[in-house]
Amino acid sequence: MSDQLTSREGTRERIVEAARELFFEQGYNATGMSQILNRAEANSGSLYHFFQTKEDLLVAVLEKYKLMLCPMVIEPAKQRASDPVDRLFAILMGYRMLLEATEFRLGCPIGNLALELSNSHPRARQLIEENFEGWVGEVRAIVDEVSDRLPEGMDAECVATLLLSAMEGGVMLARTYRSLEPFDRTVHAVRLMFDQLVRGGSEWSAPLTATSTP
Amino acid sequence: MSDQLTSREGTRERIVEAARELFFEQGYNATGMSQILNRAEANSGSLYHFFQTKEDLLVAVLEKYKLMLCPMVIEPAKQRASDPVDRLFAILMGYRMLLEATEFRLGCPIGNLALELSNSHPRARQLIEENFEGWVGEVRAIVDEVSDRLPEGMDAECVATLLLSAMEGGVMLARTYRSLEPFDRTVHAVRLMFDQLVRGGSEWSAPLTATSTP
DNA sequence: CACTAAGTTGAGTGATCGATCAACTTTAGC
DNA sequence: GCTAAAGTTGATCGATCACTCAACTTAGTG
Repeated sequence: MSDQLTSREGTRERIVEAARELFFEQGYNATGMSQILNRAEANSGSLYHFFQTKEDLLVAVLEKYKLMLCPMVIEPAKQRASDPVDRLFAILMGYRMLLEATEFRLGCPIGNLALELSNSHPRARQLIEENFEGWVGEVRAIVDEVSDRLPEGMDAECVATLLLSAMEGGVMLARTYRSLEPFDRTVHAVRLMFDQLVRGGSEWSAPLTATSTP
Repeated sequence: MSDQLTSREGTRERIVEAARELFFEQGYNATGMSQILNRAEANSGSLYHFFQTKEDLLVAVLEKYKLMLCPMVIEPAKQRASDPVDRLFAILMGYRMLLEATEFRLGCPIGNLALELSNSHPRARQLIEENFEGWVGEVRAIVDEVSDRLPEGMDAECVATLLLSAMEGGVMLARTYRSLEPFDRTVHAVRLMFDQLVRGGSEWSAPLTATSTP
């Protein structure tokens, strides 16, 4: 049988993917190696042939996330909207859709690992930072398209950072409350402030401010 | 020796406090019972006399956090500022001070546990929700004092939720980057938007917007 | 003081943790 | 087709996990 994807690096990828899913669902410390092996349908010897320690596997997972940012987060959102500001909120809506589809179990995998591991795993912390940096970079590039409309004292980096913070906080609250309400309130508040901020932008408008432009 | 605080419920409190500190520093799953016993200077039998399981101990920690909100977070911030809007940002500055004092190791203990345990520990999730609810309630009460200045479509609940989300996200980024910059950028963006929003408030102003009012 | 309940001691439980290893099979290059 | 490297197998390792328990000490009550 020509299972060239199953063997020959196929095992390694199955292990990384299984670990990624389980770290996402349960966290790093709560996930055992045996659990990963079960889901990957591999044996411990295979795993430790590719990864010397559990932390090395975590590093591989975080490297994979860096590659997943654009195809899984940024590009789909860009497909769903054309206006720059709409694209920013389309990115946030991506996380909302995932929360809804998983009954508030899955939000942002990087955020989970950030709080769990930043103190104890320096290599992971560095890679988490790089993941955040990638996210902010992509978002800032979109904000840059309308940066001429930003008020004094506010630059694209600042706006992108706020969007990331608000997203991570909103996801945290949604998962805790098992409800989209706190997430929606957060996004709504940001959007309304955006309205005031980038006044005179395109004709997008926040849901509850019907007629704010003259 | 009259160690009436050491024995007679003193042991229980020492155990809860040790667990609280360690869960804060390392997370729930990464903290072992033996570690808690060492820091509390207690034996396992004493611990399991008061708490049947590790999760029961976690519940006690979360109950304690509910009692700590006002004396440790809200009241000190109110002491440091008198204007309602200033008080809101004084609360955020409290987290900033903790981040700075601990070299970005400690941020919000509830946020840590929220992401780690919301999926797997229903009782903890409920108590974490109650902790967030307490925070939002206190902050909303402050926002209510200036709610007449909020624009259409924005209520105090919405503003309080945004402040919580932004704080949690900002703390997450500061701990990951080991820097106050992302936290400060987040708070700065919120404050600038606040400026636009609650225009005509008191004379507080965001650092980088020197002359925006006519 | 006697009695009981509350609290404490710390060795010990089985289970599971991350990790190891020698034996074995498959693949790639010549 | 032979050889060496790469990959796989699964039993097994010691350490640590959350947790138990019988014996013991202390505190509260009549």
